Amino acid sequence: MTFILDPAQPSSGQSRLLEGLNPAQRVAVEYRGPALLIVAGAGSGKTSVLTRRIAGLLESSEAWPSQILAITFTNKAAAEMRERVQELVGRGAEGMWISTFHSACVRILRREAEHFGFTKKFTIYDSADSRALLKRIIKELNADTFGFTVSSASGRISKLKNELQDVESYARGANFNDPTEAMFLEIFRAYTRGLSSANAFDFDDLIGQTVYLFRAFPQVAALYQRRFRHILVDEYQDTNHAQYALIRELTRAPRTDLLAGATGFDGRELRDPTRELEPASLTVVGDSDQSIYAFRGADIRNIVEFERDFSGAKVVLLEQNYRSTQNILSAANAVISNNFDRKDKKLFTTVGDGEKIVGFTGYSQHDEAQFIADEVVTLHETGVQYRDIAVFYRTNAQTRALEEVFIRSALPYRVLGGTKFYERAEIKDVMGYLIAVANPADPMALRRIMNTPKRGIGPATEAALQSHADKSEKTLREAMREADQLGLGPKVTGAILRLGAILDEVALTADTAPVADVLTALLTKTKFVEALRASRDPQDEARAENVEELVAVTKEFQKNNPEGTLIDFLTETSLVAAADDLDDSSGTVSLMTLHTAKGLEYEAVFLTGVEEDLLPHRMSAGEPGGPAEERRLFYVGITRARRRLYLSLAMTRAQFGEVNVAMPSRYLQEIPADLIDWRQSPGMANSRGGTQPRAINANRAGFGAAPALGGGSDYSLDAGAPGATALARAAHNAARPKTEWTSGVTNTVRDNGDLTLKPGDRIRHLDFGEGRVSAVSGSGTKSIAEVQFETAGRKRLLIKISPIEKI
DNA sequence: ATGGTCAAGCTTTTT
DNA sequence: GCTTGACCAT
Repeated sequence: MTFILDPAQPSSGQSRLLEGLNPAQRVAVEYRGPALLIVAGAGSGKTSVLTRRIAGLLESSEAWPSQILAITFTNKAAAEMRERVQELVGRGAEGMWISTFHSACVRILRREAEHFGFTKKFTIYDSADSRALLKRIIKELNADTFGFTVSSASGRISKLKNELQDVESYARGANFNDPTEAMFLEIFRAYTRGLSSANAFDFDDLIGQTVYLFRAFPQVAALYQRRFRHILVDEYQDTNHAQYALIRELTRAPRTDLLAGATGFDGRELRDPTRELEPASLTVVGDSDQSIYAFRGADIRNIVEFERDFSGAKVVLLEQNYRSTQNILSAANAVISNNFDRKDKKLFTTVGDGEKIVGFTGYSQHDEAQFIADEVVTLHETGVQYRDIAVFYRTNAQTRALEEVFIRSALPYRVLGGTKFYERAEIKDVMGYLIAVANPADPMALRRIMNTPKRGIGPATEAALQSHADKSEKTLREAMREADQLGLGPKVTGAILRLGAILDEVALTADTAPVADVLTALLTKTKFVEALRASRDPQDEARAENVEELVAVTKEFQKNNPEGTLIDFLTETSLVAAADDLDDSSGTVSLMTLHTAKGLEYEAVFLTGVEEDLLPHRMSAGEPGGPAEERRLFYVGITRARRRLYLSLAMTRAQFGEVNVAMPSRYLQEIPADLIDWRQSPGMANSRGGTQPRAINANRAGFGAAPALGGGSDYSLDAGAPGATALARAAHNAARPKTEWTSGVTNTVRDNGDLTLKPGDRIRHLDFGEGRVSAVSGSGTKSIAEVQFETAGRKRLLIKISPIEKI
């Protein structure tokens, strides 16, 4: 948000920080008191307000940088905030803690882990790691016969941990007569034991154990309570109970009686440790309309009941929007007003109505994707940069069709989230080596690398090692060193000892050597990359490249963190989020889920798959508060757009490889019809490729199969809502061969070898029919033809793979 | 121990 | 339409 002022033109002191702010924003920057809640609607300039508030505290010498703790939702947001505070106050910003809940907790835990049976080299289990651990446990306990799956168990454990429950407290309330519950307790216990014996925390532990640490060791808590004088929390509506408890602990008055003789953060004794201090001041920023993480334990009550929780809290409301046009805001307001249990709040702007929202209904997901690709081309031609365009969807599975069409149209794009770099198998393998070196207690990492690359150590051998470890109460790693006592074959024994020796040897240098050197040593000694390159599997070549890429990442890390240790590197990589690697300015369209989109903004936004069962998602229908949360998600998506918003859906959508009829989302009717300009409405799409709007006497209850929410008085989309008749027709059509949908775009791809085209050539395209090439750009496999089709309009095609022929 | 084939189940959203 | 797990042949 660069609208407010240019920091390069400072006037003086506080007044400079208030320049360009509206009255509510000024209050939010200037208010001083124990607790402040800033209710910040979408696009209301909250980051500006937060950074100026921090800058104000620093400039007026009310706080040292080290006394400020600012918590954001993603590392990206943290980096941005740090940068913007720096712009305002320069080097005076050094020493602040600006980080996510998770990073802040890791920092605290690394310092204090030894208080409660962990070492500072603990590893962090990401969801995949903890699932792998649970999988072993469920198998060992035969818990699947009780109906437990990895995801059900992990979900339940996560929920409990977010409520600050542990095995003991859960056991106290458990009903042991219920065998299922007894079994769950077993799983929970084994899981907890597995983590602590591996010297590891899972994501939820990072928060929960920090709270436990503060509660069990008041003298530790007092240290942090005394240090942090100003705590600021962004996205407060998405905090869960554990995070709330953490904030509560940090904002208690420090017990100075516990601090005499304590050492501070620089290792020296504290200056006047017994000086009485007020509790830290707390500022939270949030918007309950943007709460979209209830499924992860976020508790909207944290923000709703803030005033009750922190007595004397001041509340400031920011409603003026500086991001979007009025049409976009009106749509957003109309949608969100259907959530009944909210404080009414209406976003407004002074920038004017802007363009109408564009609606489009494709015949299939590929048709929908093609529309988006065509519009992206048009936008780009009218001067919108690719980087200012984003495509949102509800589920990651929706990326496929979009990617296919983007590739065929030779549009530059990137997918945020989804299968992340660090989730790739080969990367996890290599990380496993690093973890095994850094934290020898962790058996999960060891199991992962034991036979990667293949060295003849199979499941039977691994089980023998494990049972030896169990018997002699040693770690798996220690058992490996004694492999010669197990009576295994000479070949296997040799392989185990060799691996153990490599790990031991590299571990000697791990505390001091640069991470890149540690990694290279491991890769060389294990011949990891050679093994991949020697493989017959063509994908292994790409995997080898990914591993090389990781080596580059470690070098980059060392450049940015000259003092960084292996542990630091592992911490950083386990806490990277989808939105974090977003910043680069390369000109690409961004594809992401609606969840990932939170906190971001784009000139043009495509919100795709606006269909029943997708948005709201089928899975949310049964959950209490599900449809309302999905509506907030839709709202978040809409409010990301600055000037152009596109809503699109498809008449049919393939899931699990099967084609199903899709119906318009109930949320579409909640947008006043005059705000949407339908290029192809659901009604038009239903009349089989015709271009005339079709008047249908809609049976309203049939629309989207949704209950007529909000009375449903005037929700006709411009062509009339498709009623039961149309839906029946759609169902009928879907049962027939797909060829009947003549204007549907398929995902056909072919290899055209070295077909070349030049302007003036006539071609026939499988989906678009005949057309004339108007321009050709790029070269080799990347050459792109711009083709004017007779009926389908103008398209960009990647020549090598398009289903075309010269005529 | 490994590598292949086949059926089953699967997809909400993420620090 | 893709990944995972079970099973079997080497």
